[in-house]
Amino acid sequence: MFALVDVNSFFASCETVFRPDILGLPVVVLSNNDGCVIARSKEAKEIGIKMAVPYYQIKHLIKPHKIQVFSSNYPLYGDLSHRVMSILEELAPKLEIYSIDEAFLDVSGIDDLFEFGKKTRSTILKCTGLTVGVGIGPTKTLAKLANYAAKKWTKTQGVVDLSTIERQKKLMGIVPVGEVWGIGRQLSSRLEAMGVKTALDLANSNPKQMRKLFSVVLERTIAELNGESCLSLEEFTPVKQQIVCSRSFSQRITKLADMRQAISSYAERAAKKLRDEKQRCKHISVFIKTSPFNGNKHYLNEIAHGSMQAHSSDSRDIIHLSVRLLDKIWQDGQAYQKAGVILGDFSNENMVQVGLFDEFEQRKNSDELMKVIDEINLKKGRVWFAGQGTKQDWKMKQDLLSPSYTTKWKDIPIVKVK
DNA sequence: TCTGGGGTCCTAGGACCC
DNA sequence: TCTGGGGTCCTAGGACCC
Repeated sequence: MFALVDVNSFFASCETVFRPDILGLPVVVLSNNDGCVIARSKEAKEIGIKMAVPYYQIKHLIKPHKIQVFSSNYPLYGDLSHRVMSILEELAPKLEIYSIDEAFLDVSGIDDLFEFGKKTRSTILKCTGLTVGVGIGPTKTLAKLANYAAKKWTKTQGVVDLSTIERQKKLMGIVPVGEVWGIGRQLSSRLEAMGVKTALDLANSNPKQMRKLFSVVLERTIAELNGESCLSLEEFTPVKQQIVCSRSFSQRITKLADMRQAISSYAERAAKKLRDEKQRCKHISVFIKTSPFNGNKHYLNEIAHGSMQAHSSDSRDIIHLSVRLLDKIWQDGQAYQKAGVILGDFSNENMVQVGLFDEFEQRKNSDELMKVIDEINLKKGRVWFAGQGTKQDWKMKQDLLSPSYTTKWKDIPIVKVK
């Protein structure tokens, strides 16, 4: 048996935890660069603010509805996420952290699953101030479906247990097919055209035929809806296969010098992530693009590949190659809106396979240097590479950032005693 | 004026092998 | 006139997830 636990309106809830004064008011959290709405409190949803709408399109609603707007604050969300996961681990030792606000738990052998769900909710609420929904079922897909129901209907008290087939069927009969885990926009419109409108319709369809028409993924989803578990709990997170670091700019970039700074910064951040993963990479791509919303065909999206001579996680190698790739695809006269660096083709830092005829100069003391840099940046201050520049005018917008209440000493909330 | 970021998996098709 | 069968690996692109 699986339980899927996820936090209601996670980012928006994190913002209200330390702000009792805004309780009951609509809250929205914006994407990086303060671009789009990516999280909404219950009150914000009720006003009709849709997921992913551009911020400027709802700006006129802010004042009349007293909407509280926040830039995204990932240090805060990451820390609260960690707290939630630690509590879940105490309640059910076997768990898979599926996303920043969700985890699958192995709840096999627990007698009263509904009671377990209620206990999970109350414990997390008490320890973190966050409210979760709990969905329980014999497969991950059914647990997801149960979780959807737990959040949608308040009379469930936030816990739905689908251990019996009767309850599975009853719920599937009223849930639109597009709400099933793994059924996105494209699939649901094609399925609906075929007359498959609810989750139950999908569960009752012919798996072999659906595999032919669509893919093995859909065949698995059908099996999962019928109680046959195809996706197991993955307790140990596998190593990443790629690392992406990309950002939109606060203002368009038109000068190569600025873009070089940006690419150097993204390359450095990607290299740091790579070292955190204890991997080295051989593949690097760089992309730059103009805004896709310009209407006319100005949209440009070039990508370049590089294959380094040897696997590396040295920031100097990765910055150097990234900037060289950038120079190859740079075009004057464009107003660039976004750029990024992608790393791939990893190998573990402790076992690098060298080709028989490879000839390269291994940088001396590379690992030691990177370690020192990372340590300085963690504890004592900040060092960076000259190529990243000192005055980053293009840096993303974050005008409405809340304090990092739980991760910065200077931001710790002060309690006033009257 | 202003529109996010970071991932995974699968498939088809081409190039290649014996 | 008639031209096999069985594989692997790689890449681009599409779909999905949060």
